[in-house]
Amino acid sequence: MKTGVEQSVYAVLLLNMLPDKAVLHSEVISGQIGASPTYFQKLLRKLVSADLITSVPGVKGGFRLKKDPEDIRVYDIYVAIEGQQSLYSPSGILSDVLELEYDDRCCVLGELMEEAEESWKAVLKRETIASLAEQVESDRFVNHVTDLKKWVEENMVV
Amino acid sequence: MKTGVEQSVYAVLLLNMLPDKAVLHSEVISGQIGASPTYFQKLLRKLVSADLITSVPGVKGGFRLKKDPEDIRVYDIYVAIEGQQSLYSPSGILSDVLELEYDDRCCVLGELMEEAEESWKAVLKRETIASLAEQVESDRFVNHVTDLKKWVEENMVV
DNA sequence: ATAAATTGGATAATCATTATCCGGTTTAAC
DNA sequence: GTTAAACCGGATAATGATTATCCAATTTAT
Ligand code: SF4
Ligand code: SF4
Repeated sequence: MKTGVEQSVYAVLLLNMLPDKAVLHSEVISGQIGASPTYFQKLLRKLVSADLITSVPGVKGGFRLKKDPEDIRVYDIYVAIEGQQSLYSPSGILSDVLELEYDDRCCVLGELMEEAEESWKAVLKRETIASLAEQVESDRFVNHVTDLKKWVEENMVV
Repeated sequence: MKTGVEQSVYAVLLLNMLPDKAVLHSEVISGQIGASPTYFQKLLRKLVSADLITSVPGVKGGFRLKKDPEDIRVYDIYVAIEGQQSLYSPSGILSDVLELEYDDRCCVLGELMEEAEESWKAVLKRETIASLAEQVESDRFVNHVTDLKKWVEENMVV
């Protein structure tokens, strides 16, 4: 799992704490998350392209959630950042000497890997930003979250 | 998914076709699989360290299965090659400003990722070399497999 | 007009994986 | 015994993907 996805999820969780119409600008977020500001912009850009968040250019600009938190699955963020290329790229092995036709490239292993990957994705599809946020609030982290919300209010714009 | 694991699985599948006491030497296998010979040796070495296969040094040496194919899970091969480090490395984000204690690093996302990974591993644990081999034989690939077995008999040693 | 923010492209740094090389050890065969 | 053919293991280079930086262009509140 690449750190870019992780940071993106946290970013979206932060944006989810924003009141309506407010935005956070990228350097504030990356500062809090501890990511490289310039690279983090690229991540945000991908989230924008995937229609998960909105960007407001210009002074007092920044980023805001575009969809409802119930409609943003962790999987959506994963795809936005990494693309939908599968973890496993079937290489059609053993075809050298044996001269297989193209649809003979089963390969049994490929099917297994695909199934494993689907199973992995299923977990990421199940959880949404809303459900994650709920967990964070309900858990033993109430203090933490109120601190976070205070921080958000201090740093948001508009 | 790294190609090293894939190649290793195919290697083990090939070794599984060997009659008792026979071995294949590494260059023959890597040749058939289409892997770089020198790197492939490293892969085989890891499989040896994990006690999945045995190596016979010296002239007429080579590699042979050590365990029964029923006792080699695809997951075992994965761990042998890549180690048991998880795909996701929890980075304890957002702790900067908020000064969390160490066990406050939940993090909700980490739990989710761990669950996803477990689900992924479960599929790999379910399948063994024996069950894979069975699939290959039963499928529409009978011709292919008989060719493979012929090739194995021609290239094995002892 | 100006300052502050995002956008997008080009490019460099970093890191894990893959690949190569070489001297050392073991074993079969002559 | 000597030799040839294989594995062993450590050092090291090449590759490729991810991460990071820089800069000119565009947008917008003041
Ligand atoms: S998985 Fe299918 S195509 Fe690949 S080697 Fe086995 S039988 Fe052949
Ligand atoms: S996941 Fe837990 S530790 Fe991480 S930011 Fe959320 S509440 Fe804090």
